[in-house]
Amino acid sequence: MSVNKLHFVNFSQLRSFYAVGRELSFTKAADLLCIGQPTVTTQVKALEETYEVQLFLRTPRGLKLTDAGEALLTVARQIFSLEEQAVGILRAEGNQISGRLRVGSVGPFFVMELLSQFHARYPLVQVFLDSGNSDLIYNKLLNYEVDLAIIGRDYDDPRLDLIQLGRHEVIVFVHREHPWAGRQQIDLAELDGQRMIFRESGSVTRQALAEILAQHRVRPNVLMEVPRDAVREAVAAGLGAGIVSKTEFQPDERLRPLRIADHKPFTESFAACLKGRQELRPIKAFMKLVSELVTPAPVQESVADL
DNA sequence: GAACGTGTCATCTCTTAAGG
DNA sequence: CCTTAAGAGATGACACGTTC
Repeated sequence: MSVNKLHFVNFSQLRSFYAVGRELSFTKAADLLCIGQPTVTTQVKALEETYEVQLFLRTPRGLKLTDAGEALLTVARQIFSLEEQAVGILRAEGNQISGRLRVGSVGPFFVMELLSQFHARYPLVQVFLDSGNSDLIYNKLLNYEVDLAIIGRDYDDPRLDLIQLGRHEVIVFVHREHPWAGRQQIDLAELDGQRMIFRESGSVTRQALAEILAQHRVRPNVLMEVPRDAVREAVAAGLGAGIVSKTEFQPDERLRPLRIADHKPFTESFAACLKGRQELRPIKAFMKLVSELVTPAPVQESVADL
């Protein structure tokens, strides 16, 4: 085994490993790479033999990544993400920006206006949107699974380049048959003992309300913790009151929104990218657009108001 | 001496076929 | 569905000759 073989990774082999790691199938990986399946097998095996490390567990029930495989997949994801950006740079025609931009967002609501304007300005950039709670999107950003993140907290992370988008009031909403349905607002204390549907942990909306509830020793009866869309359906089914960022509340005949009159919990939203990647063209273009759209004055509602 | 073109050889990558 | 083996084609490294 030569020194070079240990010091310089064979990209063809790494590419095959990356495809297998993502698909957890040699056959699907081969289809993805437009090569024969035996080739993929050979490449991955060569990688394992060169470095004397097992990357996959071959079980009768299918493939599974080993710990080393998981670690390598994370790095490979970063490498091939940068490769995509390199291709984007090479393909760029003059000042026209092209390529792929993967955006992770805490919800579709904040980001749609931004994406609409981004598309109008850079029509050759293909945008892929991923959604989830802030913690999920934050981790995807760190793992290079998304290029840009629209998240609900700044994480105080020096690796991030952040632009604040806005502050968003957190409101309560109930079923139209609920005793509160005819009201415009409630007091925080009224939530004490109230049956409620909470967002899952990791949600900044949940955290914003939970902090104020704890400060004022208000203890609602939390029936369940579910994802955003499931909150709406649970409330619509009459299971209890839900909470939502005001900008995310979608008019629904079954539901009635209520402000919290005496306290105004709020969430924030930020556009974020990794500092090491902020010069990559589609990312730079998106952050530039965001900075142009955000007004320096204190923001009350949403990016839609910008 | 530098740049370029050509030929040779080793290595890599791929495919097909066969088998577990 | 995955692995292995055999063989074909592509590619890269290197040496050598030619031209300016």
